Amino acid sequence: MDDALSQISEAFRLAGELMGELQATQNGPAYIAARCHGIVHAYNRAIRMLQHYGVGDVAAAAAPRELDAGPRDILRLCSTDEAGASQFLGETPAHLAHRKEPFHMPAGVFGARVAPQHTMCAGAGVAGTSGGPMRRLPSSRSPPAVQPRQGRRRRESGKREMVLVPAQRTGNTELPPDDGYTWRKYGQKDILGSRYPRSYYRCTHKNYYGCDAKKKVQRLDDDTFMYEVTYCGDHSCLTSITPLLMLPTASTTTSAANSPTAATGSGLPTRDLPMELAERTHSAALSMPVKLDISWMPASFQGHLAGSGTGMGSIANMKMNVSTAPRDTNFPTLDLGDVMFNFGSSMDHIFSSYDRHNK
DNA sequence: CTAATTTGACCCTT
DNA sequence: AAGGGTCAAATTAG
Repeated sequence: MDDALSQISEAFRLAGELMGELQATQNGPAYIAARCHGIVHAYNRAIRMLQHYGVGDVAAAAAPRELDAGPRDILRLCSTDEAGASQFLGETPAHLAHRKEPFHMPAGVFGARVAPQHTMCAGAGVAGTSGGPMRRLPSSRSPPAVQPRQGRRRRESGKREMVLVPAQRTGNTELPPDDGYTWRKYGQKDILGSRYPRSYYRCTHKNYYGCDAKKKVQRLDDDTFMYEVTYCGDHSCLTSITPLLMLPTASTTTSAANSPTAATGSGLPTRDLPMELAERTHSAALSMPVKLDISWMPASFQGHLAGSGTGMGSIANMKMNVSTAPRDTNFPTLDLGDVMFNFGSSMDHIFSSYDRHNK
C-alpha cells in the first residue's frame, strides 16, 4: 500500500515541479504535454498497485490490453514533428548530427529514479532510490575473485532505442528527468572520446519479474545538460507503465470501432494507430476514474477537499473527467487538473503526515 | 537486514 | 588488442 501512496505522492511532486516550470520558463507545449504524461504515469502506477491490493476495481475493468503504449511510445506520438521536438529540447544542429538513430521525444522528460552517478560523485546523497554509498577507499577492496565466469552474453537482439534527454530543469539540473521506471545501476564505464562516463542501468525488478529492460545513460560532451539514453529491451515487470496506459472500456467504444486491433485483440501498440486515435487513447488514459480513501487524512484536509468545490466527503472521489463516458452524478468528481495543480503542496503535507502516522 | 551504488575485473565483439 | 558491456564483492543508507 505504501508504494501506491508513494506513487501518488510522486505524481504530486512532479505536478509541483511542472507548476514551477510553467511559471519560470516558456517551455513549449510538447514539453509540457510530456511532463503531464509523466505525472499521469505516476498516477497510473498507483492505480495499478491499488488494483494489486484489491482496492476496488478502479480502472481494471476499464483497461483492456488492446492499446498498449509505453512512455517512449507516448512521446513518440507526441513528437511526430522532429523539428518541434528538437526545438523543445533546445537541440542544436550539432545534436542532430550527433544522433545515430531517428529522434524520438525524450522518454526522460518523465524524470527518473535514475541518478547518473558520474554526475553525483561530488554532490552525493541524491542518488537513486536509496542513499547510495560514498566513494569507497581503494584499499578497502579485497583481491578480485579469479574464478572464471562463463556463459555471459552480450549484444541482445532486442530492440534498441536512443533518445536525447534534457537534464532536469528544476532541482538538480545535473540529473536527467525521470522516465517513469525504476532503474538499478549496475555499471559505469569511461568511454573513449567522451568526457563523461557512461552509466548502465537495468530494471530494478529484473530479479522479481525477469524484466530485461536496460538503459545506458551518456552525458553529451557538447551539451552537458543533455543526456543520450539508450533503451534496450522492454519492460515486463509490474512497475512497467505499459499496461497502465490502456483505454478504459467506456472510452474504448469509439476507439474499438476504429481500431484494427481491438477486434482481434492482438494488442497492437498505440504507436501503430493513427495520430488522432492515439491522441484519444492517451486522452482516455488520462481520464481514469480514481477513488481514494482519505479517511486517514487529517480532518482539516478532508475539509479542505470538501471545500474545494467538489463536494468531497470522507471518501475522495477523484474522478478525472471521462469525456466519452457519462459523468457519474452519484459522487462528486474532481478534475485531474485540480488535483495536480491545486493540491500539489498540500498533498506533500498529507503524505508526509501519512508517513509519520504509519511509522 | 535489505537494497542500492561503486568500481575493478572479466568477457565479448570488433 | 582495444573498447564496451556485465558481473559481483565491498560498502553504504534506510
